[in-house]
Formats: sequence, C-alpha cells, structure tokens
Amino acid sequence: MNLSRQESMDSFLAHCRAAGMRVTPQRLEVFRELAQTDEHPDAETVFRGVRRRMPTVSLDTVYRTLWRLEEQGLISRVQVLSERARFDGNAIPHPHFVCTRCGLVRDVEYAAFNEVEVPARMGGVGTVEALHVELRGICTNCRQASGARARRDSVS
Amino acid sequence: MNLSRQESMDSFLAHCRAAGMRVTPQRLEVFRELAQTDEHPDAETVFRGVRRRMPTVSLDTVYRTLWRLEEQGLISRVQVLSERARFDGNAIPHPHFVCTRCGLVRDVEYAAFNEVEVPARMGGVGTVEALHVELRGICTNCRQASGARARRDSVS
DNA sequence: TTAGCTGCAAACGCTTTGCCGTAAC
DNA sequence: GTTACGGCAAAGCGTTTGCAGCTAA
Repeated sequence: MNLSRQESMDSFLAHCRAAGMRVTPQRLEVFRELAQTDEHPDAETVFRGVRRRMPTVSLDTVYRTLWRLEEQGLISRVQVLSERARFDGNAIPHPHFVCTRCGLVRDVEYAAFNEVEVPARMGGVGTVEALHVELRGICTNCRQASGARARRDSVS
Repeated sequence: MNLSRQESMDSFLAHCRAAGMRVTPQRLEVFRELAQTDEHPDAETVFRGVRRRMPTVSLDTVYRTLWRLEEQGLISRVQVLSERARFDGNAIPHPHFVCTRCGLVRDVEYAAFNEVEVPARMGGVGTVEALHVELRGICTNCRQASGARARRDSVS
C-alpha cells in the first residue's frame, strides 16, 4: 500500500503507458506533488507546488490532470461526489449509501456502524467528535439503466 | 431518533424559540421540506419544493436558512466540509481525519476500519464498492489557536 | 418599535471549456 | 506525421453578499 517515492513514480509511468496515456512533464509533476505529501491538498495548492519547478504550468492543466489521474484510479478525491451541497433533515450522524454514478444519497441500516468505537483522540492529529461513514457504490436505478455496462465498469 | 412529522415540527419550533431565532414561514417550510423526505436534496431541490407552497420564496433565502439550521444542529449536510476539491496520492480507500474548523485532512490509523465488513449489497438501494470513513473533529492546531473557545464550542 | 429576516440582483470563487499551437509517440 | 495535450482566456455554475423594505416578536 505504501510505495517508496521511486517505486511510486515507476508504477505511475507503467500505468500511464499501459493505459495509452501520454507521459508529459506536467503529469509527472502533478503526480509527484501528490505522491510526496500526505496533506491532501486542493488543486490550487498542487498548482503552486508544481509551479515552483515548472513556472509555465497553468491551473487548468492541473485540474485536467487531477481528474484524469483520478479517472485512472491513480489518485483519489477526499469528500467527493457532488458539486452541490446536499442536506439531511436528520442531524444525528448516521451512515449513508452514496451512488458514485448519479449522486443519490440514502440512509442505510448498517449494524457495523454502531459497533465500532470512536476514539476520542486521533494520535497527535486532533480530537474526534463524529464518525461519518459512506458506503459508495452503484444504486439500483443506475445499474438497471446501464445494464451490463455498469457491471463491467464497476470491476475496475 | 425518528420523530413523527408533528413531533419534529414541534421540536423545531421549540428549538427556534429557545435559540431566539425568529420563526418565519420560510424557515418552517424549508425545515418541513427536509423533514418529510429522505432523499437528501440539494438547495435547488429544496427551493423548488418550498416554492410550490410559497411562490415568492427566493433561492438565497433557502441557502441562508439551510446554513442557519445546520449551524443550529437542526439539520446536517452530507459530504460537507470543503468548498474545494481535495486530492489524495493514495487511491486505496482508507480512513481520514477531517478538521471541521480548518478543513485539514490526514490519513489515520483506525483499526476498527479494517475490521468492519462491507456488505456487497445494501438492501434494495444498490451494490457497495467501497467504504469511506471520516473521523470529524478539531485538529490540534485549531484547538490550540482558539484555546478555551474551541473547547466550549465543540460541546454543542 | 426594532432587530432580524427576506427578496432582489449583482458579485464571487472554484472549476470547466473552446480554441489553437505544441509536443509525445 | 498524428493526435493527444497544454496554455490562455473567457464562461459556467453553485453559492454568497449588500442593500432596502418588511415583519415577527
């Protein structure tokens, strides 16, 4: 799960080539920037980091690259899955099912949720107040709508 | 945890009055709209629903009301906590600590995460592909920065 | 009576897109 | 040589804000 810097760059190159993606200096730098930090930066921050070594890079290229890498499963997004804010009439934390295709959100019964213990402190990071759990997948509607295609895609 | 419609409107009124919030028709309708659905709508959808019964309501009032109700702990947001997309060089799902004050995101070791079993299907809702866990709280920096105030706030 | 709230409209900020030149393959 | 990609600038879209009139308490 944790690769060294070099290994991670190597597997990045291998993946790009296997997927037929061009390996451009911009992509290398964007990926490197993300691989060498655990701060989960936003696009602007990645942009500033890359620009230090590549002054001509543009912010929109960083965006395009980030989405492309995510699409390829090379990086991931934190708190993804909706451009719009969604609200819940129930203020008590509870697990949600979220469809990664259409954004549908539903409350779910998920026994394991109630059993896990929430630590009050998380190492030196901070104090924990609430546990937020999302089960991400494909909703029944989307599956039926796209049929076999959805099933094939969901394997990757 | 689940109140009837009437109970939930009653406790809404009681909370508003106790907090010194004015009870306006708009607020009643926004809350009612959220309380009577489990579809976790976005602001636009709430707006359309409210407008059916109150044609003069405006979208910005709906936004202001939603934030106000959230601030009061009367409703909650799904997938909150950041206006900006944040990225993770590690594509494998793993738990995050998220600071609700500054948006900081960190990977955490959270043994309980690895132990819970992810069901392949979620009732009739859909098929599950990944479990996404967030521990929300206040990071060490924010706590130190705001000192006693942070500690008091975090009780609510 | 008087804050606090609403509606309107314009602004804001993150993100996306069209276009064309350029570089990876 | 082809074709995908990058840079630029302008647009897009959800959300926020300033202001003036209104209304709940």
